[in-house]
Amino acid sequence: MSDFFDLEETDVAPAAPPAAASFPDMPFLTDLNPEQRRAVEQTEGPVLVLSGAGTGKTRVLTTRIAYILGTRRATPWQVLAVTFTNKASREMKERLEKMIGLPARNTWLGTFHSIGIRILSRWPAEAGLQPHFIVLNTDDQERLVKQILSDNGVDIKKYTPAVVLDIIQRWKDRGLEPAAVTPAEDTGYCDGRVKGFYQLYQNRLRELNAVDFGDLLLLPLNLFKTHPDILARYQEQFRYILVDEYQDTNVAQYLLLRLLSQKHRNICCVGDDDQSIYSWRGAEVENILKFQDVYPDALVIRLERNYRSTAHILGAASALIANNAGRLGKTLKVADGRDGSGDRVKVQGFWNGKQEAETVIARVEDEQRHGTPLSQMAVLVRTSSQTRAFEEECIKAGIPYKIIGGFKFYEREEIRDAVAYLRLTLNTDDDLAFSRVVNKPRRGIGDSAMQSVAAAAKEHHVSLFDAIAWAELRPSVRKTLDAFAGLVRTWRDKQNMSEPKELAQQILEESGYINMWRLDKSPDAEGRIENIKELYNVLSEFETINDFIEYAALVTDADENATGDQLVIMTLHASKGLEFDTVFLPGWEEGLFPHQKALDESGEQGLEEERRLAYVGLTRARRKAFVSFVSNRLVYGQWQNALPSRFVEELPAEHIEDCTDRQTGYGFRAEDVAPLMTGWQPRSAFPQQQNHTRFKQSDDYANSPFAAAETRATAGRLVNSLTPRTSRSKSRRLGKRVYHETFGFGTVVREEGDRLEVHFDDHGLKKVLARFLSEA
DNA sequence: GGGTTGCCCGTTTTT
DNA sequence: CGGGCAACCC
Repeated sequence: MSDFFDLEETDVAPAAPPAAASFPDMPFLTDLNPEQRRAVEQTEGPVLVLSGAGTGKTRVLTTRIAYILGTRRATPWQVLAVTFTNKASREMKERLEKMIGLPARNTWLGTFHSIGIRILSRWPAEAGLQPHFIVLNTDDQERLVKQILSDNGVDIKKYTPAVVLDIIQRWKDRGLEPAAVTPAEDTGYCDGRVKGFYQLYQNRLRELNAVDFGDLLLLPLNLFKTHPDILARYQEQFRYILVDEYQDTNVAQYLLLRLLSQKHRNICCVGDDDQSIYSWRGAEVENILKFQDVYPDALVIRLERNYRSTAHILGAASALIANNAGRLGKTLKVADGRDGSGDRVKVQGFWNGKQEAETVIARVEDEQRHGTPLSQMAVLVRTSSQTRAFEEECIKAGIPYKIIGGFKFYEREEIRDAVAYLRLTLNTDDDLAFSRVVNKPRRGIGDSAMQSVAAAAKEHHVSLFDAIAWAELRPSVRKTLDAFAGLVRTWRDKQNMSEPKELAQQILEESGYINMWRLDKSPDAEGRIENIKELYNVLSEFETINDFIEYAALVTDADENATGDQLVIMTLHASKGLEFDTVFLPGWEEGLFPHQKALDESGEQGLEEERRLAYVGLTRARRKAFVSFVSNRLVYGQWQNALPSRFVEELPAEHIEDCTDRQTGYGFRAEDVAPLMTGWQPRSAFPQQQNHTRFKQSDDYANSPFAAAETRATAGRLVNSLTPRTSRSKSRRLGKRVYHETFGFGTVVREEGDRLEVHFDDHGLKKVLARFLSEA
């Protein structure tokens, strides 16, 4: 499952692999097109492969590794291949093993972060860590920052831990230690105190012997800076370096790669500037754009033959992305020998999100009837909150589905708790884990008890766990804590004797944790127990708990594979690198996609990144793509009306088919609008773009989704001006006839906020909440 | 110490 | 609409 996590001793080069079939007998080379082949065979020197969507970049990367190994240019141990997701590296490893017919065991193939762990685990002391440091998850990080802010008298309502943490992360992404942050860069938030908090945060991490995601890159960088000898051995070791998704590397990753590749200079980066969608996480498209500046002798290869999508899908996607400025410029072509242009991209507007979801799922069923497996279809959304509507429709229709992203398995409360128990068992000095579980289930350990334990810990310079012995405690609390500590010790002593799964079961039983949920009568308790059982299953695939903990710190749901025939529902971000026969792209509305926040915070650049996201979405589709938007969407429990995304308009007419049902589907229905329409003159709701001939002034226009949009937009404004925005408005409900589930019909006689006083016909005067009433 | 209530908040994307 | 949190009560 994660064999690149078994951190083997790396000092000794393993023996060379048994002779593979020697080139040119390697059959896989002949499957490549000339550009791909060039990218594989140019093993020496820096190579930049600009690889459009669906042009076979994974194939190039894996073949290149196989070629390097097969021609005995290097042993597996001397090849470093980095990817962004565990899934990508797993896939690459599998494909590689298929090609070379050998386990790719000794290659350094993994995510940047797993490579970081591997290096730090090898040199903990030199990197300023102790062995068996822990990797914090987002939750832990936020907790720490919050504590630091509170300790320093910051109003965390005004300056949120999440934002502070985000600023710190961005600095880390750029390879900046606290000392390297200039005051000028620390003006944006919290009166220039964030740099100080960053330092405190780092101190705290070291105290806890913990690292965060950013440290997995930052600490190796520092290690190499302070220990040139260590750097030198890695530089020597890595004869060939390959990088996937290069457009998404941040500065720290760039610096690492540059350092590591200095000796042999055989670095091959594969990426697509049009698919750069992680700038908010510190990714620098600049890295790809300036590759040739850093390596003037670089060979640049463009892969433009698309083997994935139909001509219409490619045409639509290409036209869309052409609206972005500052691209390196690639033109995707349908690869030779592929027939027909396929279906046009279907575009459809709906009245609301429910209709949209219903129709999408109906289309899913239809496709399924025509032989497309569910697993070959995907619903790709902009924000995870959009998944719910589709989930509900799937349940109604009885369609098996899998939601990726959103609530992550390892971020669920019960999983984090369970993992904390395991962490504590493994390492009783893990204060974070200790605090998390010491009173879960409730053992009567409250704030005051924890305070005295913390004080004792500080005084005696020991962990919270060890401080129990020193702390001054009330007898009952002392008894409880001693018993708890005793339990943890028994688990700790067993850790090497039992299987991870068995030990976990024992821990969660004996601690009373599972029982806590068994006794919990809330509706989701059962699901939580199921999740814990699922955790047992995952555990059974690991040899040691430690392996699992390291794995759990880095995985995300996006790494999971869909099992069986399930419809996949996920965010556009999570879909990068995947492909499906049929792709549904709902929610193409201004404000949602492009997302308002992206526009507000990053302006034109934000818009372009959103557009790249749209491009990524479209290019996931092999045969069919279905774009939709609605005029009314429920956001934060409130109905808001919306305009079609500008991206809809950027899809050229010749590649789309408008499926909007204007009788019932999109915009305001005629009978709703008619009374409001007096004197209304159509005006374009969209700035016309020069290079778009579509729908403009032609007869098509009246039937286009945009004509409907204009109607709706204008009518929407009118309606809004006439209808109170929320049900909060006074006077409107007084005297209204209402219906209540329990009390039947009645009349509103008084209102205070959401609480209404209603005189019910059969039950007299009652106070009820507005939401339990409907208009009679 | 623990449970409940009520308020206020925000709400993109994730290794 | 839901989560998080502070204030309040048992």
